[in-house]
Amino acid sequence: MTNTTLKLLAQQLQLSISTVSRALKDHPDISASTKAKVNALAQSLDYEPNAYAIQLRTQNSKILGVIVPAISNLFYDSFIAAVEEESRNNGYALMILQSSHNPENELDNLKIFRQNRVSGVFACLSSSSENLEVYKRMNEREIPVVFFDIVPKDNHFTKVRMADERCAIMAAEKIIKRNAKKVLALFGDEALSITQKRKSAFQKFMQDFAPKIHCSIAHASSSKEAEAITKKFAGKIQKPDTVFCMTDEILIGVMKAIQELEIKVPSEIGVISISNGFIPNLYYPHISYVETSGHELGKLAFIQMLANIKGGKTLTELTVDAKYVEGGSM
Amino acid sequence: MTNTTLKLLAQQLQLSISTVSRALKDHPDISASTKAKVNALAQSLDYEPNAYAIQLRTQNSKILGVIVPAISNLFYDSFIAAVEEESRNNGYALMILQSSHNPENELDNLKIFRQNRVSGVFACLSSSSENLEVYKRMNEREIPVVFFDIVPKDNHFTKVRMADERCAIMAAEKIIKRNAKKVLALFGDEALSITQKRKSAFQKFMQDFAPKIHCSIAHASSSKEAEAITKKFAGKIQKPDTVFCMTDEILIGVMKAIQELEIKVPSEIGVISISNGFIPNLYYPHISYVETSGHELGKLAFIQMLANIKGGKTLTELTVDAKYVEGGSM
DNA sequence: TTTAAAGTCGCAAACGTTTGCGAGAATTTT
DNA sequence: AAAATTCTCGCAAACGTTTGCGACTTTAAA
Repeated sequence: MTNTTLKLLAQQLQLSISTVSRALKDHPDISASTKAKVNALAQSLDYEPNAYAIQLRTQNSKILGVIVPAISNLFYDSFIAAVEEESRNNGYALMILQSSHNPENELDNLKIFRQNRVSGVFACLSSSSENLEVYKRMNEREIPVVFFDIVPKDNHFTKVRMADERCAIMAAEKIIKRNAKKVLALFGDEALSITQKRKSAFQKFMQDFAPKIHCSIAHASSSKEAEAITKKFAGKIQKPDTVFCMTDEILIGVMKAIQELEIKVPSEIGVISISNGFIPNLYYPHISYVETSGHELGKLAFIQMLANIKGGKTLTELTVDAKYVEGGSM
Repeated sequence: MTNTTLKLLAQQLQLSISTVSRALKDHPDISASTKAKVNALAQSLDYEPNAYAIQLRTQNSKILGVIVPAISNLFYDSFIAAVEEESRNNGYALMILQSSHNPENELDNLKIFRQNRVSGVFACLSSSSENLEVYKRMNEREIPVVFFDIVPKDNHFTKVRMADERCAIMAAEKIIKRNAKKVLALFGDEALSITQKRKSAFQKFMQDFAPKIHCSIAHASSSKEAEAITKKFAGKIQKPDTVFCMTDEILIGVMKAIQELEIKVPSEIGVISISNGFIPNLYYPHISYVETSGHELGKLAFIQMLANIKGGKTLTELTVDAKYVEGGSM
């Protein structure tokens, strides 16, 4: 069965295509009676406007692209979910592609987006040292780009991200309040700007407000690494009494080590992390965490996107605030 | 800056649009020298074919739609990730929408898909009692539909799903081997066919091969419910010595209760679940589980989709097999 | 040298919409 | 009753491709 088109409707009704088109969108030029007829027939033949023809004609695709490192991720999936929700409510559809942390894939994805003339793209950088040339060209073509989470340092882009410094500082505060003597602070991939921000804010705060606390900094880019590092530190003479985890991934590794070594939380060791809350609440006692909501970030990103699409350029860097959620691990 | 089109290229090269078009796709009619020139200019003006024009002309969108109840879900996100990967490798782009378990949203989503003339849709039913009329009409329009995970009973559709019965039976086998006396089996939403399949297979197997084991069946549609039920049963005189969890969600609730009540696993209680493995490995000891891989299912679904698109109708129900993964909880 | 066959390329229609403009019919105003 | 409005509606071009067909030019065969 072939799709019903305006032409088909026009033929059956002995009207012109333009009249049918206008009738369907309630144009004042058309009389109420013809509108009724047109709508009735359209209904019964279940006419669906061809999005491609519309987009070709109007040069407006009503499709937004999203690039994430991985869909299968506790943070990004909630981000995506939020963006999807907002998009649908605003008449946009989403095209989601994953870069798999591979810049080459990222380029492929952008190409697909360009070919599909998306109205805008949400992008999360897949790698640390990124060539931003492509994104600049997107902007030249007037395709707004909203970076989220892992954003470029460059100031020529619209960016939304968590208040990374605040997150790290809030965690540091709690650690100090806990009267920690020796803390192990685990951060993610050193090359990522998000890591740098969190780390430097954390270090500076600890330095400034509790210089006497001994702080071991380490980096882990996977759960396994985090687990290994934790075990190593737990084997030392001076075991850490508090551990800070920058991401869920790290927390998972840390907890594996802690559980295996049967270290008691929080009596023998305190644990605090930055997370959206899902993973921390899986453990017992619940892990205390500074909340970063992918959902909130998604909503914010969408607002920015809309502003960019409608109001021309608005280059700003917005952050969504964090809050501390008490578990039982500190 | 306006997008570069074939027309633009043609003008600059003093060629016809058709020649440019053919040159770019390496058509034998065009001489090597002109091809070279065309490609060079296309390159420098970074020409990107307009997907909408192509789709309008060729009536082939190269876009696949995916409907999931929720993106933010440990099973579905890995399914999506797999489908996305396969799709990109085969020149398809993905449009992902979530129904939020709401049939109304599902209809909206399908409408978007139809308007975008997707080449096919992967669908996971959002609700138990579903009106399949829409899907039938999609098939009439020759838009292949591949159902996954939560599939209709109707035999007029292509379906892929986990080997639900096998999963449940494998779990039952392990429970019997463990020499359980009293087991608590927790299943999900009773109306879902996936629940029914797993439950009836589980019950029948237990009945047939270990009728003496006392089996309490309960349903929970959230972690909270599962937690409450577990606590209730743990408070009885005859505590269960083994608990079976049909989903991750249930497992999480069960483990909350177990941890809170400080019940020892596996000495006081054995735990087994059906999962993709992520959640079970978070606990210590790791929870033993029957593996259902969203990733595998995604790949299978894509194969089926391709077969449907290319080879016309192939209505079958395929299942991906399961395997048991030993944790330390049994 | 003529004829046939390749080798190159352009014309034009089509895909399904939207929209400025103009035209005829019905209505209202002088 | 003529003139000015207002209602309805159709014409036709445009969006950027693809593709069958025909035409011209060059090369190979007779």
